[in-house]
Amino acid sequence: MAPRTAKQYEEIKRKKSSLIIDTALLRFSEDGYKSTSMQSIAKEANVSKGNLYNYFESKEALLESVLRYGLDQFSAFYEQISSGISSEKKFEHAIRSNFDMIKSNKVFWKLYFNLISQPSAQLLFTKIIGPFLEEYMKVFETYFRKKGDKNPAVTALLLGSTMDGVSLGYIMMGEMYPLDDIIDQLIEKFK
Amino acid sequence: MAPRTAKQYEEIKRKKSSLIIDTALLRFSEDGYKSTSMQSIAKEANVSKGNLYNYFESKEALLESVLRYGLDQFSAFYEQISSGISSEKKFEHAIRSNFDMIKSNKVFWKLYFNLISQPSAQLLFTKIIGPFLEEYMKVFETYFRKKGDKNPAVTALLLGSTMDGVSLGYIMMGEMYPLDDIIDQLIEKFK
Amino acid sequence: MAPRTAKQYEEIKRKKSSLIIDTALLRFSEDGYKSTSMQSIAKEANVSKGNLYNYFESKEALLESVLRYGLDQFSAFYEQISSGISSEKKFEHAIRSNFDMIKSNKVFWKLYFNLISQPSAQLLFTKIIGPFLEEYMKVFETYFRKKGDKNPAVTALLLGSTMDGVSLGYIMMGEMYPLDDIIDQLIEKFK
Amino acid sequence: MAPRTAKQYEEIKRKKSSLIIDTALLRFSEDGYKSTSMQSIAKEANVSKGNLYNYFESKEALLESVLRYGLDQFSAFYEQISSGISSEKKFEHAIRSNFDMIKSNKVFWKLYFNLISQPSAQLLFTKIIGPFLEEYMKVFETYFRKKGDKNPAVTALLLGSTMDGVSLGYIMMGEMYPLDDIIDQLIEKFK
DNA sequence: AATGAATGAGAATTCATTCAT
DNA sequence: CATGAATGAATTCTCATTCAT
Repeated sequence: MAPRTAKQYEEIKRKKSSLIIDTALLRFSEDGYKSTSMQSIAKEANVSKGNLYNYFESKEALLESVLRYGLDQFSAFYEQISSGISSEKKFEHAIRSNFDMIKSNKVFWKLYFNLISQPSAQLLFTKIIGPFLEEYMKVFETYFRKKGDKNPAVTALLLGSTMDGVSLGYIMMGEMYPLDDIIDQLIEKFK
Repeated sequence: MAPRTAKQYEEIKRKKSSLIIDTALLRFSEDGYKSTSMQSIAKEANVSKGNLYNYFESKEALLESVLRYGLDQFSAFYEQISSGISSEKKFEHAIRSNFDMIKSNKVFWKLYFNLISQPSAQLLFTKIIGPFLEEYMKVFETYFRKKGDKNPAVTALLLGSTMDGVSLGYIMMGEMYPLDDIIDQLIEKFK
Repeated sequence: MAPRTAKQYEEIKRKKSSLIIDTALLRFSEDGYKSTSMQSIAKEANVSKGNLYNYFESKEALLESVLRYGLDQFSAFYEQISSGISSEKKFEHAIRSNFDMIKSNKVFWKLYFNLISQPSAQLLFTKIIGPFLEEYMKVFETYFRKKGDKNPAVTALLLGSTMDGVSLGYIMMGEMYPLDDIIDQLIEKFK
Repeated sequence: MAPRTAKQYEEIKRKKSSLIIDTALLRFSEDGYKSTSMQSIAKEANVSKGNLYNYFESKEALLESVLRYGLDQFSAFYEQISSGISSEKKFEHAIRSNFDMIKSNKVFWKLYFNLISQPSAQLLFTKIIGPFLEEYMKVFETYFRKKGDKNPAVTALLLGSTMDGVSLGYIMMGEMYPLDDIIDQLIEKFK
């Protein structure tokens, strides 16, 4: 019989790869990277342990893929504001969009906070997500400078930290955290 | 030689216990809870592996002790403000004291952020530290209410989250993080 | 297009089979039989893993083919002397030819020494190469007997062992081994 | 209860360590290094897999210990002749001693030939045994030079190779190999 | 004949914990 | 209370081989 076409194989790879990444994201996020075994991911994704390694050559490589995948979201969001924030309205929108993004992908951001202080993953982390955050902060710095802030870099960093803290609270406490009210006040304080 | 008195034994035990806790805190904090082996703690604390288990019946119990020990600090700090914050000056002082505490015990707070999203440790975590934080926030809520804030609970939560975010940034970035400037602005925004 | 004739197919199969054997010989020789994966052979021979198994039904069968293929060389060489060695000149020529053969196919002889003490492959080994060696030694035995040697079987065996040892040295040490000088002395001692 | 004394522990370590090395030597020798699993060594030595790693931190480290242990023998033998070979009688004795050593520890020398062409172990090999062999050859070189040999280095190398080949034959063929007769002839040819 | 995804049985190694002394 | 050897389950990863197409 004829072998599958290259396209068919690609399709298989793409789909299963996605499935594995989704599953891994979920498990890493819920159980923590270190505590998640490749076995458990395989099982949950209905893939044999061996086959997992046909897709990702190590646990670390799988994590990297998971992070890159999550980053794409972030990236899409960043596009919207990378051209600069030119008004209070735009600022407000940027902040709200940011949290929308977090709301719509809590799993990924839980992983983010899970990893942020894990030395084992820190390298990966700074390699993939770090650079993005920096650029992101620059946009806000510019906004604050235009507004006449005397120390826009610090303000941007404070804003960033605040958003980190709020996100962390929301991720950890779940629906008990009054995210929308918090966002309103946050905007009020920084706009 | 005269046999040691019961008190002396007590003393020895207390000291060794302390030493183990200190060592564990350091290792958990630097390497992560999951990645730290009992072996490595024993070695660094100059205690035999078997003896470790005379002091703490399991790795988890050791972690619990480490957290309780760290909490004592927090507790001491909380005493200062538990009676209420009655002026802007007091508020500023409270905030600064809080960060002083963090500065003076970065190791513990690194562990705090390391654990906060580790499900394996989350139960422990909420059991020991959670209740404290809640009371802590209440004090700020009262302060904001007195100041006429329309939504003091939310403001207190935002403040708490901001402090979390700032602490996280400081812990992660180390001396690159302009903590003092950040604190100044934070106080300005919330006082 | 006209369908290929049976002969053409035959030809293709033969060529690919040859290619696989060459590749396997190289890999087995360089990396060791146990340490060489079927995967790596497939990749280097530009053959799919599955297809490999259309040509050779197992790794062991592939090794067997590799050995048989190498033996053909040996066999051709043996032809030259199988009719007997009738003079010192012929003896010298036989020895030199033997080492020429080894020089011209170091890869195979490296594999030979790699396998000679691997139990996993020993059966195969003795099955395929053993019988040849025996006959080979007989020719020398006859030569030594004719020369009046009192213990020609032992001398032949000593010669064989010496040639093994020299080959081993040459294979292992590469160009640092003064093979030609060694051969001269060897001939001197045995002729 | 009082803990075991340091001496007791040392004794345990020494004995078990020896047992493991002996077992590993046997298994490596019979089955080949690559094909021997740590599991199988543990089982045969009546040691748990985990405990194996209390004694040797990796399979490679275990191999290294096995080799060093075997080298001690070689070393003891080398002592005898390191001061130089001053007569044909001494030469003969040196050769015979060498083969006595091999006879009395066939298992080790089987491993030697097993490893000699395994790339995975080659580094280890050259690190531990290589330097010894070189010195060993020097002694013979000196002997041949004194005897007026025009190319003593080559002769020594040929002798070494011959001894390698003879040893290999003996190790591989076992009692079918007429070792004693071979040695007699070997001495005759080189003395 | 050809493809490469899938399987599953190990392999080496780690580690919390227990045990004998 | 102290010691460190011993255990065994779990973990990551490899690889010959099979399968569906």
